[in-house]
Amino acid sequence: MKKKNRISSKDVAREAGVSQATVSYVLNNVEHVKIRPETRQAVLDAVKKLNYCPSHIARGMKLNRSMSVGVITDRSVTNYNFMKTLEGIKDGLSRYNYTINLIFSKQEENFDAELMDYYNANRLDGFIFAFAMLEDRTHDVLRTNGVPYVIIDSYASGRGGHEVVTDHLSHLPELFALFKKKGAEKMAYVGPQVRHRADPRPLAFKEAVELYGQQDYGCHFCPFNDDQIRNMIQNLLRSPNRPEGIIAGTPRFGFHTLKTAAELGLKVPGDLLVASLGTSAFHGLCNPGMTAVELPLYDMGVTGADVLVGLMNEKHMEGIITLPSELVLRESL
Amino acid sequence: MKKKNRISSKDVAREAGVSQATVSYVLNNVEHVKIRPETRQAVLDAVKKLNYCPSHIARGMKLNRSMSVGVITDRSVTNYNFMKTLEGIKDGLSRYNYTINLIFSKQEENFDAELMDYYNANRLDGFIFAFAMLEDRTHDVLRTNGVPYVIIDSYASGRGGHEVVTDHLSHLPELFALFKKKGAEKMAYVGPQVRHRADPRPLAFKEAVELYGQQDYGCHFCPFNDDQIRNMIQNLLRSPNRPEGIIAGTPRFGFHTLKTAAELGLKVPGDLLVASLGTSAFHGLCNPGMTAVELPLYDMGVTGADVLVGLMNEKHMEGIITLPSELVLRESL
DNA sequence: TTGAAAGCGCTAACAC
DNA sequence: GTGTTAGCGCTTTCAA
Repeated sequence: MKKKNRISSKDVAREAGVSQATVSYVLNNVEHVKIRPETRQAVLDAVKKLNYCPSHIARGMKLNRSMSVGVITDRSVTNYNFMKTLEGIKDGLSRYNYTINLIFSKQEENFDAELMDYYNANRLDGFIFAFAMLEDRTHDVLRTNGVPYVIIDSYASGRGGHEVVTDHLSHLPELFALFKKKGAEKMAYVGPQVRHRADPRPLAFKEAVELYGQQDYGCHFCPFNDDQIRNMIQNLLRSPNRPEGIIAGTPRFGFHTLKTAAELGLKVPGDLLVASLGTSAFHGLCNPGMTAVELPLYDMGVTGADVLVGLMNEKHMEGIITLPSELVLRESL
Repeated sequence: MKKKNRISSKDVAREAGVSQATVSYVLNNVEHVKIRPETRQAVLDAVKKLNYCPSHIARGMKLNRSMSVGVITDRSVTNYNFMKTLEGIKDGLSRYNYTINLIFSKQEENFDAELMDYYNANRLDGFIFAFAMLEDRTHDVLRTNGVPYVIIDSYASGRGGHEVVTDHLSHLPELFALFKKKGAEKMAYVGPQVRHRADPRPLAFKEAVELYGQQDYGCHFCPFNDDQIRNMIQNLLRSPNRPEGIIAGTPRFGFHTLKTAAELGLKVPGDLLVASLGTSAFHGLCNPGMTAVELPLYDMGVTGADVLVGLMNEKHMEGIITLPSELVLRESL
């Protein structure tokens, strides 16, 4: 199983009886260089005959661009948000012949340094951060080094830079109206603890609930850990003053609500109504199906790719792009 | 935002007052070249001072290896099996300083040709196929061209080549014993239609069920489509002779079983016992929790990477490596 | 122990 | 219209 010698443009040139430059001109359709049709054809024939396949590597080296970008998240790769977005990014990039040079790195100690090393070592052309919580200093490093990058997340970080986000929180009033219509008076929010920056979900919940004139509500937070989530929700549902409607800040909180309710003998949607913020592959599969405000993850990926490509080509790009979410009704509400 | 000129080994050489060759010797720890300690130190200092970061690209070009491999699946990227495995592949490869040059391509028309083009264009060093159904001719193309590759899947294809698989079907007898112990006499299998090759699941089910002396069982297949799955399972559970225990060929079939049972007023695990083959992020989150034979997906990825690296270094590698699955008990059985 | 120089495969400025 | 040539950043043979 020895290494084959791969065909180079020199081979094609020899075969076609032209120079290497001509091969390059033909294959790249260079604007201001006119090639005689028969020469062009000779090159094309040679390419086909030899089954020539230009080396991206060499090309990238010459042009000082690799046509590949890094994608980064601080979650598990198996996180649904990330995977779905990645799919969009991939499709978006491939339209411009860009490639993903995947990284899924947790935020390590010297993350910024590693980021730049990776960027340099692989001659990346840019970065997409999908559901990664960026520190201020990371922004600084990227900007200082003139690295094109785009952030994809649920909501804007407000730190400048280019971001693709969604308007899912604007569906809260609509969601509340639905809860009310279905008879839930006492509402509660359960969701993850705020992490690095102001999480707009609790505030949005408060505003929405007050808009509907309810005073008797609660916002409950806990770390993103199954046991603690279960615990918190059990306490909530066992309390004498338990809510009739629950909005979960993430799908996982929603699933735990469903599961806990069943264990306590509460019927959903009979005794309790539930809706969740965010997208999951399981919303239609769980029992009962989960009503949710779903994020346009795939589109966010595609759009992120578009923006990054624009940036890499030194075009001016809009700072924050907001894509519409959608309230999807299922059995839980 | 103009392109910075990146530091090259030439810059380091100049800074350290040595030649470019010496920089290379030092950084690569070349065996049979002795460098004076002070020279070495000078180089190292210059590297640190300039924050030099060698170009993988240029190195790959010179060595005719890119230190990167392609990873391929025929599923959606958002497939849990694939992503979890990918995580393992990534970690495995990075131990050898290999990089993933991700592709997730559906089996298109001229898949083989594209595969080789991609291989050549990006100077890949090898391929890993994770949950991709390979045609015979793809095997042929890869072998003819001397491309190192490894297949990761649930069960061996039996087509030769190097494969990393798991023994999950060997847990069926154990699973049946459990069903019997919990009181399920009538068993049934529900799962996806066989696709490109012999799916060992139905046969393994039959053998296992017969081992336990039950004659009255059924194997039910349908396309991997939510509506059809629901339909099939509804019919099964409504039949007068309905099974008391169901083994689902994939997690999705398991979730639909749970959901359908609930809708028909059947209690799990009271009226019906359920277990599924395969891994999912929702097994612990669904209601009730799903007992399942879980695949060592991450480890399969790591092992696949190990095998491929061996192959790329022209070592002899074992043909088929089987990793142990694990029966994880939850509430559904 | 170190350096000079060639060359991996490509592109592009310039020459003809 | 097409060819010559230099050079992207690296490794490695050969010479010193």
